[in-house]
Amino acid sequence: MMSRPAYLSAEERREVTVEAVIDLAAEQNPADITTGAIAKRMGVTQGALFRHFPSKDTILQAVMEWVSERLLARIDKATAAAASPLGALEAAFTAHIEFISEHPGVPRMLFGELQRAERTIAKRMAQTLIQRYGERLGRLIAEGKERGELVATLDDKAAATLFIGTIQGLVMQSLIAGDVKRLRASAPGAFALYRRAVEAVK
Amino acid sequence: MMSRPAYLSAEERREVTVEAVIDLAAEQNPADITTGAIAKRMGVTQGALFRHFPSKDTILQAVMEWVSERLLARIDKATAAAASPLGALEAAFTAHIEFISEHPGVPRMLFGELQRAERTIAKRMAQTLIQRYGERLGRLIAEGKERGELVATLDDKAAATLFIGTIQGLVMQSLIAGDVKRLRASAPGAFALYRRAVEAVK
DNA sequence: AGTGATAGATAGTAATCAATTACTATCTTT
DNA sequence: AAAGATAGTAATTGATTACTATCTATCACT
Repeated sequence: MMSRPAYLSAEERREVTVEAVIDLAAEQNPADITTGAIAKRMGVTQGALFRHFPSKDTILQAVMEWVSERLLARIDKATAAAASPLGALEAAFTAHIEFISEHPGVPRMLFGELQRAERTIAKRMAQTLIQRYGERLGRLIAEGKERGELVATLDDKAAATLFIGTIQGLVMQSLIAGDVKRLRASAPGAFALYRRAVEAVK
Repeated sequence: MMSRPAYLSAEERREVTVEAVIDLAAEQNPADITTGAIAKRMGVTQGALFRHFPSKDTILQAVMEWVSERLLARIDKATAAAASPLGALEAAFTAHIEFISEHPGVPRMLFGELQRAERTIAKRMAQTLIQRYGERLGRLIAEGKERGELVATLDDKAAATLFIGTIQGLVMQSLIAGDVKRLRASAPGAFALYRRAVEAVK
């Protein structure tokens, strides 16, 4: 008798599914990741997916949840260990780049969701993630201004937008070059510029 | 007898097609703009499109060509009129934001193309556009350093990446808010931060 | 008026997609 | 060890896609 692989629990299967999607997003356009492709990557038939998720959209929803939890947890951990607001910003920057380097599919999924016209739950979760991220940055920036570490006249929102934009610029470059390693390499230089934009002159 | 609209020339039809695509991209995910939707927007049947274009991909190709020509022409015109490299950078920034404000579908198309896995001609054209853009920025930045207007130790590539990233950050915010007007309003503040990152201290 | 070329409409094809169904294999509980 | 619940398969559904073949209407030019 052929030995068959043991069944995974529902929770494990959901986890594996999310990872398969993020994996695939690193290689191909998130917009045309099919349920068939996800199942194939997991070594399972396409129909099996619908035993754990009622629809494809709830799969994407689980992906966004996964991303939100992990990314924000990393950012929080990184900033908590920092000595100063500016140090926290740098730690957050590094942690974010590190996270993306490990999961290159993440920014692609995020942007892909934001592009969608329909108001799917997954899209709203992506918006919420970025909003929460922005709040955290806003707090650090405000604190940095209070301590005199950042320019007093700094526009908080613009500074937060630039922070995310700086990362996005790097992501775009790596997307064009098709080279994820470039991300880690050019991150310090990029943050140095950002720092110069917001740091108070001594 | 019913009066029928006059036929357009092949060239005109191609132009109208491109504009229809960019129009649609402002409203929906570029990834699922169908040839049927394009034709409908033009007031033409779906099959008629394939009289002027051999495939959907050549349509996207024409779109990227249209974007490249117009955007770079605007940038060149804006920078040519500027008195100094830093002034030219600001003029380019404003011109770019203005262009996107008029055609909100453009950055979405661009990013959508860059996301694609296949090495389509349209994707390569998107890459070429950004590359050429980067070269122009690089020249301005180098000149700015020579004139002592920008920090002498500035990393040219990082500065060019941050320039594009700054714009992308704004685009992303407007994408999240679903509000294009926000772009023009927050552009000056964003460039002020960029300027601070690259400008030489007096 | 008549001719040839072009533009467009209509009605398809084959492929692909998400989702569903009917069924089977495995695990868990008692 | 039996029974019920859970996890899986294989085949199929209906919708949608890019693309094509065929036919008709209109144009420019004599």
